[in-house]
Amino acid sequence: MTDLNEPQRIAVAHESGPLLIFAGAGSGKTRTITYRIANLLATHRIAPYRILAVTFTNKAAQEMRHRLTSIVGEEIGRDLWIGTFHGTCAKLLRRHYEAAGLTSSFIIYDDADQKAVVNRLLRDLGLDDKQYAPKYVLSLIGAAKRDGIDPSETPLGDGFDRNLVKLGEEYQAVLKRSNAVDFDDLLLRVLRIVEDPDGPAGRELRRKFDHVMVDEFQDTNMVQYRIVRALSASTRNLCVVGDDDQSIYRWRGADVRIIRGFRTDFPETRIVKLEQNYRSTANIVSAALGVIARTSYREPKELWTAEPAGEPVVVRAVNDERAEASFVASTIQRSRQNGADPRSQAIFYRIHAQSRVLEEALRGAAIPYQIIGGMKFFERAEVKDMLSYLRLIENPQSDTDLMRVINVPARGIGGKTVSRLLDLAAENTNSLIVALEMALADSQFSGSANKKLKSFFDLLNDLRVAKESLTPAELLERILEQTGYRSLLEKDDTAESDARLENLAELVGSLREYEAEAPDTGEALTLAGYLERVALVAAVDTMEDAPAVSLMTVHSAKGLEFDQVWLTGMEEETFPYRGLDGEDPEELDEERRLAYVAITRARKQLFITHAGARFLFGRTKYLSPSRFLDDLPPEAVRREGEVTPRQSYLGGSSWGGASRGSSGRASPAWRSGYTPGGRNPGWDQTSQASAGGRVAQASLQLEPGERFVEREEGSDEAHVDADFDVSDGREPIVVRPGQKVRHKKFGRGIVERVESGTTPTVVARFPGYGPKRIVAEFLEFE
DNA sequence: TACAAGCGCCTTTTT
DNA sequence: GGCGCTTGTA
Repeated sequence: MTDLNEPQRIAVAHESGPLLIFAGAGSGKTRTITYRIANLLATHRIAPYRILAVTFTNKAAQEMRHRLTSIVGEEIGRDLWIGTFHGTCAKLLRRHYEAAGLTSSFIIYDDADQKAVVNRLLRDLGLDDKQYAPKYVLSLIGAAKRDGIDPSETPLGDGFDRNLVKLGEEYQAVLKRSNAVDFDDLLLRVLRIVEDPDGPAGRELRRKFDHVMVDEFQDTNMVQYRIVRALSASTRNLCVVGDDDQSIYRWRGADVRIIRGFRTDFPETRIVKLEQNYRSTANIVSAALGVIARTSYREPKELWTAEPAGEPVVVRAVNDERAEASFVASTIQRSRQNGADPRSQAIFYRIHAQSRVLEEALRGAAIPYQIIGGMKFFERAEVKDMLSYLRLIENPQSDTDLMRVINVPARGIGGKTVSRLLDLAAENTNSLIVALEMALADSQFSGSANKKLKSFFDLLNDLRVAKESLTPAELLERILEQTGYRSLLEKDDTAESDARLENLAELVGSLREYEAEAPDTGEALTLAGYLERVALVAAVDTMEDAPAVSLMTVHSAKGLEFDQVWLTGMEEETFPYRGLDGEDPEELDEERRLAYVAITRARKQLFITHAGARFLFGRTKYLSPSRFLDDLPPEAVRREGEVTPRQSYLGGSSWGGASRGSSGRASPAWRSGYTPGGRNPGWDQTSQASAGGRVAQASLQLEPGERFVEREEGSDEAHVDADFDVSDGREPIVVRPGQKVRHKKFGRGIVERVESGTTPTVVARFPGYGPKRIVAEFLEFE
């Protein structure tokens, strides 16, 4: 511990009472917490199972446990309580399910499950899903729960809309019947238990831990805070670590005022500030400080570094997202040739939708990469089907899961039958499985429907019996066989079914992995344990230690660090992202903090790119550089490239605006602080055009529905090279041999021949299918 | 009842 | 661009 600086040493040694650590980016926070726990164990002889450390992701938890294990040994490391808020609460709830009105086999509903519940309620209650959009309903329910309010007890929506109140109540009722909890319930249930002065479970929990520690405390919400406060009420040994500058989850209910107000709740708290950054070069630190300095309120603190200036931060202007991607790919390529480790390279973007073009460029340059988050493995249909079977076997009352698989694979139970079953369940407020059992008992359905339902019911029972004697992975294999799911895919010998089979194999693999790993954390090997783990994985948890560049959103990057970082899409509207009500100054502050987080991830080199135009969500938008770029200190930065004028003629911010060619679109209000006239000539044009909202030049004006042919890479002359112009008068498409295309069924292919005629047709070759003649409009051109 | 195609919708960040 | 739902047809 001799390598610690003074504030770090104080934080480690502080052994009782509340402690608030403001830990700046790169200030050795993880090391400090780890040593602190090791110190509690070794010097103060605290029992490991009486220490709770809450981390932000499972990955962080894993790393912390790993580090501690290497210091204090495996046996002690295993007994420590280290996990995320949700993971920890799930674990506590597994022990005290009765106090929460659940059975031991309760399951966790994710967003998709929640949505399914609301949709079913809208159907049952005969409500309009436009007026009561599931997303909106769920956001109200979630907001209430994060305020500690259970919608089944306290009416939702300020007592105005009866239907909303009803939806809130019924939603909770369905979850209860399903023996399920959603993410917010997980926390709320534990809060109720731990704040209950009389219940035995609450009394037990309040005595359970000698020390409670919370990392990333700036991103906790009120319920989470109340939980840890209650858990540490008797000892007041609550140590919280965070950085208000890195608070980026306000939209999820996190409240930065909690960390700022901590000393009010705990007046005797000791405050430690870790302000020396050990991670980044001086140039990167000063770039970060430049951006964060303009936030409206910050806890006073001074991040500094003793590191040398290092390379300047490169700010690169490019024409569009393709040029951006090829810049990123080529600079990565170059550093790879200079021996850079791809593990320590990362590309960040504000939203997932930006990743596709980057991926393509990397693939084209043969650079190995991994994507963190985005379309997740566990969201694929076949994987969800199997998880539904597993969950249904664990917890037959889960209606959402029963609905999902009752006719998967197709077993002749159609919409009419299901609808009738739903009605039967609703009449007696039963879960579907109970309704089904009752209906079978007194033959409510006609001969054939009855038979099919019976065989489905029997199938589930068989599988439940099988569960007792099989490991989770074996059980999944059994499901794949017995439901006929696998043989169906095998029969359908297409590229798509092959991919699905592969995914299922991977799912079996993931179960096996669980079986192998569960003992490490002292976990009992159960199906419920696996399902819980699946429900609570975060995007970054899937990050592998492979020799590959990582691509992720800035949110996912929190807590990570890389030698080289490419921060893409630094334009107005992209970053800061133009939200639905983009005028909220608090939201702009949060975007600023998000940019700060992004910049401070870089150790040695930071490349920032911004494009003059970006094709996103099916539209080209013309964009000016992000205001955050104006806040970078010039001496730390090297500006490169420019946006060529052609790209900036259209001007104007254009969520659909530019294609109308109108000048009437006002700049968003929060843009008014932006001053045109930057240092780079390329910017001037863009920002002036944008600020003035000039009328688009006539020759480039587009009618609605029209768009230009996508350029071939590095060429403006696709028109000239074209062998054939497939055009329906509204959307010109250019096709020529060698062009890559995609078909819904055949997948990716290459055009061999183009045929003219009344309907434009091409002959394309698809791997695995051979050549096919296809009407052009059924193809996607890449 | 099952499947395929078409249409209309939305489009941040995630435990 | 992509998805989920609805519609139309075998």
